[in-house]
Amino acid sequence: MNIELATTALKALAHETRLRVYRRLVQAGANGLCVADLATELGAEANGSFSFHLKELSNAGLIRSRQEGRFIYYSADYPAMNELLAYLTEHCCAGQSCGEQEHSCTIPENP
Amino acid sequence: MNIELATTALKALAHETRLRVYRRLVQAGANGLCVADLATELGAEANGSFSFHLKELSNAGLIRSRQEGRFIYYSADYPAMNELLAYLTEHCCAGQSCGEQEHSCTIPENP
DNA sequence: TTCATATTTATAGAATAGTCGAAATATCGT
DNA sequence: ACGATATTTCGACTATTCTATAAATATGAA
Repeated sequence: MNIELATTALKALAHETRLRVYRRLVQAGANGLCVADLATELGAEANGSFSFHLKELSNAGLIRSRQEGRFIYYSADYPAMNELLAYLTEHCCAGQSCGEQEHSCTIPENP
Repeated sequence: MNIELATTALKALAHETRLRVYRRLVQAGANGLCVADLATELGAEANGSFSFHLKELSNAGLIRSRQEGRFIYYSADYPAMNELLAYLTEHCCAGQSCGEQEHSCTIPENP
């Protein structure tokens, strides 16, 4: 992680729709959700704008996609967020260790 | 912390200059740094653009300023970043506790 | 008070991001 | 192959953010 990757990831998360999408995908676990379900759950429409936001998150490496039949499933890339948090925390702690205070994200069990 | 505050903070951090500024202020501790020193250390100029970025971080509640003589000192608002990290971690961990894995930011001793 | 330093504010222009609607691609079911 | 569904891509447009420059404000020093 470097400052360029960090700003890219932060930019991707710095939009309400995308932050909601990301959060929902994190909660969804490794399977993720297909676009239509994702949009429905967030009260959004699966249109070009929604697709644009998915691409932003995807380009930032925060989410991944896989085709499954007619549907495209998106899922959170947990390590990416962990790296971002680590980067922010590192600087947040002024180069000192936070002691026990690490963070990391667990992948929820498949529902 | 809610999604609106979170996106505001993320937007503020989602720019290389501002992320550098923020990081440097975190490292500087409670005293902070005055604008000219901050700019010099980052290889930037203390001009209107730099001031704009300081205002963005300030509006997002991530940094504070105080006047001291002719100089204006900026310093990191540690609790604000802790709240943001807590918010991200919470969602990152899909509503489950991270166990021991908390994070928080310590204010470095005054240099 | 007048001048110099430190920083912000204002205004306009340039660059980037976001939205909208239509057309394109991919896959499935018939 | 054809039609329906799911999603992306494209092009034009709008909105937001960033930069540059100059003028304004604040403080301290002479």
